[in-house]
Amino acid sequence: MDILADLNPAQREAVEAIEGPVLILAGPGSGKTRVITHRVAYLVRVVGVNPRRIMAVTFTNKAAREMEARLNQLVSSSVKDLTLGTFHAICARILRIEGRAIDINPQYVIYDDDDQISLLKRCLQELNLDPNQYAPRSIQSAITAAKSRMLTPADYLQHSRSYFEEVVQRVYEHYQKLLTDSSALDFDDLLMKTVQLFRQNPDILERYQSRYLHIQVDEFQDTNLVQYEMMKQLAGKHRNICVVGDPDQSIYSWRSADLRNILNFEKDYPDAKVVLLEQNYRSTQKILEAASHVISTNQQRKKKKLWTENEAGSPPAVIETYTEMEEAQFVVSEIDKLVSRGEVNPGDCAVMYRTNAQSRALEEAFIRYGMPYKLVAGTRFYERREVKDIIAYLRLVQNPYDSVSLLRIINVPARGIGQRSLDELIQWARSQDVPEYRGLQLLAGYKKGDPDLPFSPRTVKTLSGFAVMMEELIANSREMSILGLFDAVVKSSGYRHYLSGLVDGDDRWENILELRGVAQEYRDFPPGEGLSAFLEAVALVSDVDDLEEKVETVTLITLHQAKGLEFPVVFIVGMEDGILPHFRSIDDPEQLEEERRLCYVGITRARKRVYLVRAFRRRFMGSSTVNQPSRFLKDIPPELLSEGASWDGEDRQLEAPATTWSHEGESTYDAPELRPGDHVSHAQFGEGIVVSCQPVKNDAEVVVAFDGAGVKRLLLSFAKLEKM
DNA sequence: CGAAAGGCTCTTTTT
DNA sequence: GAGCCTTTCG
Repeated sequence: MDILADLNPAQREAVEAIEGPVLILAGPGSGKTRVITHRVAYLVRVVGVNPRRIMAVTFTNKAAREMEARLNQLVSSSVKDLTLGTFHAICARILRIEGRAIDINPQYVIYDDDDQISLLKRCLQELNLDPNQYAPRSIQSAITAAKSRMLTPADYLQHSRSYFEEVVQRVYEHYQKLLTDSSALDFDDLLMKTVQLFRQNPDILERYQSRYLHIQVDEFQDTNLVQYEMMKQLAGKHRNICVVGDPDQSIYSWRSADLRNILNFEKDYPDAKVVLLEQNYRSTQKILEAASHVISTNQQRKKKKLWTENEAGSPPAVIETYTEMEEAQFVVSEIDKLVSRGEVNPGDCAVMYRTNAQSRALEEAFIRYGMPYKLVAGTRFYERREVKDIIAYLRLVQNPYDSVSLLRIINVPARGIGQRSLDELIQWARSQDVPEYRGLQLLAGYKKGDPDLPFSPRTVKTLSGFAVMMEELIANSREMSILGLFDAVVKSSGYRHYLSGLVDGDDRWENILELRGVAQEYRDFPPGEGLSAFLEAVALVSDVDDLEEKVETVTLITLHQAKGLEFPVVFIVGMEDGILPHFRSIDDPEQLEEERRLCYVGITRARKRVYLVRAFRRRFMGSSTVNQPSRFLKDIPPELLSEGASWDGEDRQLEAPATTWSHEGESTYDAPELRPGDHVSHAQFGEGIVVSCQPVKNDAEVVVAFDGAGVKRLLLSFAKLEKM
């Protein structure tokens, strides 16, 4: 196979430019993914570079996996030796190996967003600060911003100017101490500490610099300053650094992504070769044109001329509905129409939205009409309570000093350790100047009736009971596979029994089994290693990671998550001022431009058809609001859009009346054949039992408790339920 | 101590 | 409307 075949001249240039710094500016749909994979393949197969000496940084784990899969096809030799992954994953691995040099415990755990917040709350408490006055969230984002600029608490002291910043400084300092005490790193630490490691240990840096002959960074527009710094360090020796990005698709500035990286690149590497990929292979002309009008309204941007040889195609449609329910209905019925016309498959369609909350109305409509869908990250799996609990147990086994995990599960399931016992434990541990977990171990050493018991015999007993359990798990973990350990944790903790007492216990148990399935992938690792690999993987997953490339159902996804994907048909819902652009961004011109880029990203995901949908009125935080059409709609000249902008809910509707579910009685419909207690089966949700069956207008609304999928409300005529 | 109920606040996007 | 925190009662 010729690696350079099927590439246009610009793409070929980008692949062949392997010497020195390269900046590839790639518009949407310009074959960027092809270029970066072919580039690596070219290095290995044509130039003969050892894969061990190549680093390729991707934005998500999923992108890394896809790249690996494609490389396996392009390159016969193993690409296993490549360093391939997100910045965070790569840093996590480096720190696991080299961290000791800067006093990082190799058994360190990674704190996610949630863990950060709970730790920050504890900081506020210990510093006697009112969390109502200093929202943990805003402190967190201040700390994240500081870490992205590589400011330590001491550095931050120089920078703090307002009173709020002084508070942040104090919290930051304490927060960092608690992290260290817990042998924990947060997401930002992974990056910042790696840069520190390299700065303070030139010998280690030298090793890595020498090793990586070629470095490639994707989605460069979404990197922050620490990432840039690290990249610069690593490329310091060979200078074969290739970055790929598109400033118009920069949508992560809130996560400290900094467009200056692209500008700085040309400054730091004046000899950089710049390659522009401007031919779009994805979208129709009309879609591309509409997208270009939206993005060209931005003031702060480098002009770029995208073009395509694709057909003109049908014009993007702007649709107005009355409420968010109708908006969702329109989407479902339009997809149904396109599918029944044989134009598309459901899997070709994606519905995109600005905020996760918007998925709800959509989901309801899809469920009601029995149309299967795939929601990217519902209540994100790894954020579910039961999943986090089990992970906390496992983290504690790996690193008993992880205080966030300890405090999370010491009384889950309830084992008689209330707030008072906890306070006593913490106080006492502090008085003995030992970490909480060490305190527990010491308590377990006391005998019954010992006159020196630090607190009541009952409290000592429950606390040391917990300590004994953990000690056993830790001891076992040295011989057990991760899977054995997983089961031991579930068993010893009594978690299953605990769940069985909860109303939604079965669902939660299912989640635990799913998590066990993830652990299974690490079953063959040696004891310890399996645990640590598993924990690292679950800490760094993202929601899009488990989105299969080929799906057969409609995809529901946020605009941010949609970056890098493409679909024949795209619906962008919530095209309203306040939603897109989001009201939090409207006042700030820079943030407004980012919202516009987000809209641009959404439109350019589409190959054939785009629908821009808005609702006149929508429920928002409980109350109902009236929204103006998104200002971005005005950026598109009307002649580029299709006519018939208003959807009245009549002509294109499915047979079911729009209002079916809000009424009871007034039935002209024969009593349905389903009764509570009947066993039924559904194409998507599997088997279940009918809870109730309510006649509505010309149909019936059935509530079914499914074995796996939980309780759903369905319209009889659409759900295609089969009685068993 | 723990379950349950009531009251509060805040809602963006995520490695 | 939900999640989180506090209060209350058994």
